[in-house]
Amino acid sequence: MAGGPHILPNVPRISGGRPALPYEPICAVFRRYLHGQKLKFTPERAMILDAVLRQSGLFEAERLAVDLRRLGHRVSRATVYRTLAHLQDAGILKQVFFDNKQSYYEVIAGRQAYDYLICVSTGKVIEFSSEKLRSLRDEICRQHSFEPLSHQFHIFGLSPEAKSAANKSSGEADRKSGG
Amino acid sequence: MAGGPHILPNVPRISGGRPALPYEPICAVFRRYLHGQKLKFTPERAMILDAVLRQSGLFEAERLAVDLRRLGHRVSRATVYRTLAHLQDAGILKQVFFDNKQSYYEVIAGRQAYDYLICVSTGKVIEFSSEKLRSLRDEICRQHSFEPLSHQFHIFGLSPEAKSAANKSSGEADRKSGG
DNA sequence: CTGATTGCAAACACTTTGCAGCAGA
DNA sequence: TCTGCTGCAAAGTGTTTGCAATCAG
Repeated sequence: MAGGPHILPNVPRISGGRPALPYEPICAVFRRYLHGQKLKFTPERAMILDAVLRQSGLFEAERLAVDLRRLGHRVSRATVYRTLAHLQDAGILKQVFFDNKQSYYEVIAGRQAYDYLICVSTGKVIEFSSEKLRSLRDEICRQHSFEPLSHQFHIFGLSPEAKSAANKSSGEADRKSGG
Repeated sequence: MAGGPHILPNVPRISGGRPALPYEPICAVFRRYLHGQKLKFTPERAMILDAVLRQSGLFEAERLAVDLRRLGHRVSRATVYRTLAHLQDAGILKQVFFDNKQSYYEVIAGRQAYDYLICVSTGKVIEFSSEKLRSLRDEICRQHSFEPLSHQFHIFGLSPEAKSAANKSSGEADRKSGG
């Protein structure tokens, strides 16, 4: 994907993988996906999925590695990354990009993906979900004969707390954080 | 988000830097910014800004380095990155994230930033601009008492060309992958 | 049994940084 | 002159990959 036209990797379907059953356990979804791809359900994959499902909100690959180790599981980083990719293909995870340091992940199986307000001052991330946004997305796509598979909407700015903090210390370190 | 708040870098103001004059040349904007920050306007910075302004649409740092070399200018990669950061601070550029490989940049000085439709099949990027989207963004921010500075909206999916290509070769590809 | 999977470590690619000499203002 | 700037090369970091041993189905 580097170099020429960069083809994007595993982008999940807009509402997660087809939900065969209304409340099918996510683990079953994953096993079904693996089976369909002639891939194997290994203990490592089970552990990683488990750790993934324990996360609340966005998380990074490194966080998973740490959590797994804390649970006494030894899984290599390579396997974490490889499994993360499968989980995306299976429609269970969505990869989120909002800085050039690393990727973030979000569980989307069986629900709408979130969008985010990101405070550039504190780094705080606020989730939100907007039906209007999804309609607008579809409208825009229709205008371009484009078939949407997923989207990312990130709003960067100042959270309420950051604003009041900024007021108190009255413009001194404003640019500092930017570099 | 986990692991220490990651403070986001130079995020431009929502409509670019304050436009002192209606059609002030971008170079002048940059010089004014540099002067204000007690920074210097060097030949390297001038060349980089020039190369930046020649770009159409999104571009990567590497592309700039190549273009500069092709124009017979010798500018180190380090200086390119350092200048790119200043151009963001000056409200001339916006950094765009849509993969975990590298950053992309877009000129926003004096105009609305674009949003993008990204074809996951061909890698093609289609720009669009939506006033409705900006209104919705502001509405969402109001609901959260959040002050927006900039946003990124990326829609991943299939471009019209990719869809027709998929249709043509659909039969064989489907059978190939084993259903 | 056989092909997929794992861990490891090396490889990778983009980006950042320390430093010594250079040069705007 | 006095800072800030540049190029270079090395360092940094998240992620990917080659390979031999191992394991799921």
